[in-house]
Amino acid sequence: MSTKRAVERTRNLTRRLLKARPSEQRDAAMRKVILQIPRGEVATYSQVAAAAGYPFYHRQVVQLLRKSGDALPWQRVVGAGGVIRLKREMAHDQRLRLEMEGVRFRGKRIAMEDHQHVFRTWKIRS
DNA sequence: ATCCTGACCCAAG
DNA sequence: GCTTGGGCCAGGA
Repeated sequence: MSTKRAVERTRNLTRRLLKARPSEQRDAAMRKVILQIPRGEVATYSQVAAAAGYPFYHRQVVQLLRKSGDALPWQRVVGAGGVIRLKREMAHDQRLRLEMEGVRFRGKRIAMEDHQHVFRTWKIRS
């Protein structure tokens, strides 16, 4: 369809104009935000992205978490509504880690009323 | 240039 | 509740 072409066109144009904006800076901002999440609390991918100053970049948060390994408290970043998005073993692993930190679940999802971390962006510093 | 793929999100049905 | 389509984004093939 044409919308797909339009998207592709816009994307390539953007790439050319921004000359591949340093993902370094983006990653650093996101890392900083993720490290703000305390034990026993969680935040969603999109919340992390927004708090880092990159709304709509929730997918990049995933990429960052994947390549960062255990350098970041990855278990504290979850899907919207408090749902664990990993597959198979990893999903189970994340749940265990969270429960170990005191995070409680209601069925399949995290009890967000008790564990949702609210970013105070004005306090995020390097 | 195009296609595909995610640890995504959300409004609809 | 659950499924689906459309919207998002960069990186790799």
